[in-house]
This record gives sequence, structure tokens and C-alpha cells, in this order.
Amino acid sequence: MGTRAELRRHDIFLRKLLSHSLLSDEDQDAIAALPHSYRHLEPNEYILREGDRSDTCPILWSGFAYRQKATEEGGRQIVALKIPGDPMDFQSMYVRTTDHNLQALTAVDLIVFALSDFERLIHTRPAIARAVIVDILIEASIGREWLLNMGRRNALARLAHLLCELHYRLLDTRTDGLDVSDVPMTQEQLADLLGLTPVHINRTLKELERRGAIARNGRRVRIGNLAQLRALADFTDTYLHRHNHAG
Amino acid sequence: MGTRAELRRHDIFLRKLLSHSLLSDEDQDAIAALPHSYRHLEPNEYILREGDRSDTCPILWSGFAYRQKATEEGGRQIVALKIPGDPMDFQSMYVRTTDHNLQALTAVDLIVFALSDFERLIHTRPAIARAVIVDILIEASIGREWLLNMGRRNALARLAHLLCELHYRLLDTRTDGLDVSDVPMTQEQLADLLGLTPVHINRTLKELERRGAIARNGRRVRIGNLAQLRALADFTDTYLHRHNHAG
DNA sequence: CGGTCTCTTGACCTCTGTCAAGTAGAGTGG
DNA sequence: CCACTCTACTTGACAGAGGTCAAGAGACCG
Repeated sequence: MGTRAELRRHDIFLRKLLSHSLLSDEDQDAIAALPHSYRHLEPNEYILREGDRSDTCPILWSGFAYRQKATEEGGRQIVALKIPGDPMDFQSMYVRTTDHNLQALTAVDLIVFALSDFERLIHTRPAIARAVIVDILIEASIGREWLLNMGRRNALARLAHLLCELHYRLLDTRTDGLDVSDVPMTQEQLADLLGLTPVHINRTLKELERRGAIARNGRRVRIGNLAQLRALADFTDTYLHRHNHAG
Repeated sequence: MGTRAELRRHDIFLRKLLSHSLLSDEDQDAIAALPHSYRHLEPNEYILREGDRSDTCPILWSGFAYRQKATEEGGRQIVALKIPGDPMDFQSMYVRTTDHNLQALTAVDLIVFALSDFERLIHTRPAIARAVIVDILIEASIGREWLLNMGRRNALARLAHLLCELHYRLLDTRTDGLDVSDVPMTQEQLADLLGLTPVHINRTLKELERRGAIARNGRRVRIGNLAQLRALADFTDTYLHRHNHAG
């Protein structure tokens, strides 16, 4: 049942969906009323592996996670980054086998729905079905921007772009907006995100700091000057389709 | 009406959908019966521009097209490649503004549905709605593989990978299967596809030819040795989700 | 307080980009 | 059928961004 306590749990997921789709109170209650469980994972644990068949629909409730693929030779590439509130696997409702690995970046907590329950929800509530598709499409749009980033921007712009994206995506689900962007990634993970090497990430972070675009305190990285970072990255947020309402 | 002649027109689109989804005869007839028009475009003409709002649903009937984004500084990146049979823009049904450019690579012919007609079709025929989502998800999967390609493979493997992908995707809609893959792209377009420069594409093609993986005749490029090309590219076709039926 | 995992830094290397000039085809017009 | 032109392709010399290797310095953890 959609009790107040339940709603609180799903808050961040709802906020994510509402950032790009319109859902009635009934829709929101229906989501909150869906049976679910919780799951905690430590950093680097797998949520889903390439080739697997899943029967759950996990939502990221706290922490960061990512989609990842690797070449034969061991080159690893992070192909999507998920933040709190993000649904992690709608794909398994429609496609037989998983084509990538889904892995925890930090320690994470998941809300886990049964795939069959979520499918039933979609069939009875068209607005939710639509929100699911919009969410899928926005992830695809982010993927396209990443392709542009990897293909046509140098290390400095690439890193700056990622930090900008993170900043704006976090804004959309956090009500305590401000700036927040404490980057929780190791330099190796940043390298896997951007198709670079850890050593070069290190050099590039140093350069961003030298220019005053970011501030660092030990291992913590924070945005120092968003405007400058945006300029360095040639960043525009249209590809995030924020506030898409009534598409 | 779904006359035999109409069905013939839509054949390649249906074949594309059937390569990953199951559609009843009624579903197929419903698609063939949908009002539509045709449109011819010359190479490089725009089908849709970033920021536009579209009210049509174009299907690629002949020729090649692509999605493209550019940085401020003029760096251009092709972020998706569309071949005959591919739907080109389901996104406009769900999302307000277009986040990339859609452009003809060769001379192309399009089948054009009204967006509102296609939306109505989806609401009355769940199997078609499902096929649309599967199609969107497969494009996203291809995007992820491209990210891996750009981030973690060198020029030789990247180019080989693209050629392999093209080969298998063309197989799925052409009944006269064989090998076919006559690459219709200029070296500049290959460069924009792979995040490289035309000069380096030239060098890399030469190297692929030297190794016997491809054959060239003037400007025409053909696959010479698929097995070798696959080996060079570390290619597996799972990400294409061919024959996904009954997901 | 030893062990392990990151981060940092420097020296060196290489893949890919840049620049520039030349060649080859595909049309076009005479 | 032959210039003429355009565009694409080639090729070489050189430059530079980013990769590789290796060693040392901090952090964090039991």
C-alpha cells in the first residue's frame, strides 16, 4: 500500500521519473505500492552480468553504479553511469540476454521489483509505460553525447564534460540541490569512463585544478568553477532532456 | 489497405522488425495499411535537425543515413548508422526536442508515416509497441558497443569492427544474404564514424588490405576475409540481439 | 604498524593528428 | 574524344596528445 513511509523509500525514483515525465498521484501511488525488496552491494560487486537473464527490476537507491563492457584483451570501458534514483535495467523486460555488465561503483542500496510485477504495472498504467520509454531514450541520448565526447574532445574537455554532466544529473533528483558534486570515483574508474589511462587522468585533473575549474582535497574532487568547466567542456544540457514534461 | 503491392513497399521495414520481434499477420497488415508518403533525399541532406520538433516517423527504405553531433569547434561525430529497413525516429513520439542531427549519407528514399498515425497504431497493437521498444533498445546496445570501440580499441580494430557490424546488420534485412557489404562511405565519413581523421583512415584501410582482411577496387571497399576481420576486431554479434524473438 | 590500494611524477615511446603536395577518378562542357 | 574541374584519395614529413613503465609517496584498514 502507498503509505507515507513507502512513498519516502521510493521518493528518489519518483523524483527521477518526474524530472522528465508527468505522473498522476495514482500512478505514483501505484509505484509505491508495488512489492519490493532491498539489496545492498559492496563496491565492484556485480548486479548483472553479460549473458545473464534477469527476472528483477532494480532501482538505484543510494550510491553509484555503472554499465561496463570489456574487450578480449582486457580493455574495460564504462558505457553508462547510474546515480541515485536511476532505474538500472528496464531492458530485461524486452530483450532476452544482457549485453553488458552492471556493477556497483560505490557501496550501493537497491530497490528491487519483480520484473513480472513491473510489467503488470506498465500494462495497467500507460503514463508509467511512457515514462519508462522516456527514461530509456534519455539514457540513449546520454550515450550519444558520450560518443561525441570520446570521439572528438581531448582529455581536458572530456573530463570537464563528465563533471558537468554529473553536476546537472545530480541536481535533478536532489532537492537539497546546491552543488554537492563530490566525485566518488577513483582515477582508474574515471579512466574507464573516458577511454583514457589512470596516469593521464591524474595529469588532467592536475591541469583542471591549476586552472581553477575544480578543487581537490586529498582524493576528493569538487567543482570549483562551474562556468569555466562548462566552457572548457563545450557543455550544453539539452541532451539530458531535463524537464521534458508533456513531450 | 494492405494490398500485396503495399506490403512489398514495407517489406524491408517488416523484415527489420521481424528480425528481433514477433508480429502477427494482423500486426503486419496494420503496418502496411498505415497511410504514408515517400521522400527522396540527396547525399548530405538533413532529415531532421538538432532542436527540431518532428511530426513524422520516417523509415529508411533505401540508402544509408546517420545520426550526427558536432562540438563548438567543428568536430563532427557520427553517433549512429542507419541501413535500409531501419526506423529513423521513434524518439519524437516521446521526447520534446531532437538532440542530434539526422542526415542522409548516400541518396536515400524514406517511407514517411504521420507521427500521430503511428502513435495510434502503437496504442491499438501492443506487439508493435513492444517491437518499437526493442528496436530502441537494440540501437542503444549498438551505441554501447561503439563506446567500447572508441574508448578501448585502436584504429585497426575499430575499423574492422565497424565493417563486421555492417556485414551482419545487412544480413538481417537482405534476403539475398551472401556478403554484399560494399561500403558506400567516403574515408571522411568513416573518420567521423570512428573518431579518427581521414588521413588515418586511409592508412588503416591500406593496412587492412595488406593483411588481406579487405579487398579494394578503386574507391570500393569489400570484405575480403570475414574471419580475419572478426579476429582483428574482437567481434561478437551478441550486442546486435539478432533473432531476439520472444524476449 | 605492516599491507594494500590509490595517487603522483618523470622519462620515454607510439599512435594518431596536422600540414602540405600530389594523384586519380567521375562528371561536365566543348 | 579531349580538356577541365571537383572531389576524393594518397603519401610523406613532422608534431603532439596520450600511453607505458617504473618507482616512490600517501591513505586507509585490519
